[in-house]
Parts: sequence; structure tokens; C-alpha cells
Amino acid sequence: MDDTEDRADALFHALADRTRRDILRRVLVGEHSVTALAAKYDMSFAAVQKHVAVLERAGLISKRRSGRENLAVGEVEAVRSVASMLGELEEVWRGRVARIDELLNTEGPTGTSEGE
Amino acid sequence: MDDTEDRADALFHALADRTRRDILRRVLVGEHSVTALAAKYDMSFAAVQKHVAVLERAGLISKRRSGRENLAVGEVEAVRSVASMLGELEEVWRGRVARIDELLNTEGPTGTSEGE
DNA sequence: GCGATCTACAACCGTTTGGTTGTACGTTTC
DNA sequence: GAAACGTACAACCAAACGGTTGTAGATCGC
Repeated sequence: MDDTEDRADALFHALADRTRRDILRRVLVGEHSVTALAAKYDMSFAAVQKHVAVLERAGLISKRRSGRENLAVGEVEAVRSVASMLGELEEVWRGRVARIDELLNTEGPTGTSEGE
Repeated sequence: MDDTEDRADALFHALADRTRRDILRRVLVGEHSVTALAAKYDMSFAAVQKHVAVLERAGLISKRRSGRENLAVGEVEAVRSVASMLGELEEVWRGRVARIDELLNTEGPTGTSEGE
């Protein structure tokens, strides 16, 4: 149910770091090994590897083994899915969303009345 | 220079929390006071207020004082600016970005050669 | 004026994050 | 087979995050 919310959390979180956004740009252009990526940044290999893992867990990149190298490539579909989430937000603003109440978190410790 | 990167950090970080995304949806529909928003979630007023502050610092919402109430409203332009960042990523993938090297972080402890 | 309401913010706390170093394991190369 | 390379992962650390409670300042209603 809030499965898409979990996914949104992971996607936005992955994008909320400039090093990860930079890695994503590189691997959207073409495949890069983790070591090749790590050489680009002024931090340890392990740190870059962790960033790659975060991107992978979010589905923004995928990895392919090639001998001892691990080639990462950007998943443009995932980028588009984030864009579509923002598009939905814009539709909310336009008032074009049919069942807004379904999009909104239905908590309301006052009794889930939500009628405002 | 990496001013836009700071902004991107703030925007994606603000969006990387489901409560904040939910608040954003509500205030994109129309103005809500902080108290009205806080009533919707099963957490303290202060917690919701902090979320609102994060959204405001990122520029995703703005606040307007009306008597003792503080009315928050969503800034759809900021949402669009995030969408355009993702659009730029997609263009990187398409190979349509003219000066990619300017988009990519130019670190390279090996001497900023970047020639790969 | 006084109580109730709306807001802001400080102080605190457990967990996560982003970084480090060190170790270990498969793969290539000679 | 041994050295070098590419990777993965554990353990550790300071800082940030998301939450809490408590205090305090404006503003409204009566």
C-alpha cells in the first residue's frame, strides 16, 4: 500500500546527495566500474562504493559483473519515475487529481474523520 | 557555482520524507495553518513544525502570517524546478547535453585530468 | 485583563548517515 | 603460484535526522 512511499523515500534520499547525483550522471552516459568512479572523488573507495550501493538499492543504477570489474549503468526509467511523482504533485496543485484524499495520509489521531 | 547543488540537496532531502511529501500535497491544494497540518499526523506539533520548516527552507512552501495563524502554501514552481533537474538527467542519458564535463564533478585527486 | 490558541525554539535522545580503516575474497597477469 | 587489481563488507566515529518535552511570545475571545 505505502509501498510506493517506501520507493519514493529511497529514490529521493538517493538523489539528496551531490556525490550520488554526480555518479548517476556519469553512469547515465555509460558504464563505469566502481573503481573508475571512485577515482573521480576525493574520498575513500569504500565511501564511493557505499554511494553506489545506495543508488542501486533505490533502483537508479544496476550493476553487471564483468570479470573482476563491476560495471554500473544508470537506469533512466527510475529517473523518469521520480519525474512522474513530481508530475503528480503538480496535478495536485492544478486540482486535477480525482481522489486526492487517497493520496493524502489518512492519520488523524482525532478519529480519521479527515472531513476538516 | 555549486549553489544549485546546495539547492538540489535541500530540495531532494525535503522530498525524501513521506510526512513532508504529504504536507506538501496538502498545501499545494490550498493554504493550511501549521496547527491544522499538525492535527493530521500522529506526532507532536513540534515535529510537524520542523517538517514544515524543512520544506520552507527548501523553498517548496512559503508561509504567510494571518493574525496568530501561520498559513503555509505550496510553491509549485519549486516542484517544477526539481522536475527540470530530473529532465536534465534524462538529457544526459540521451547524450543531448552539450558540455557534460561542466555538469560532472571535477575532482580527480589524480590531477583533475578527467580525460578518463 | 485573562485564559485559550497558535507558533517558535531550545534541549535532549536514539537511530541513521556519510565518512574512515582494515580485512578478505575472486580475478587477472606474468 | 604469487603479486596486483577490483570488489565487498565489517567495525568504528562524528554529525545529522526525526522525534520528544518543555518553555515562552503573540494574538484572539470574552
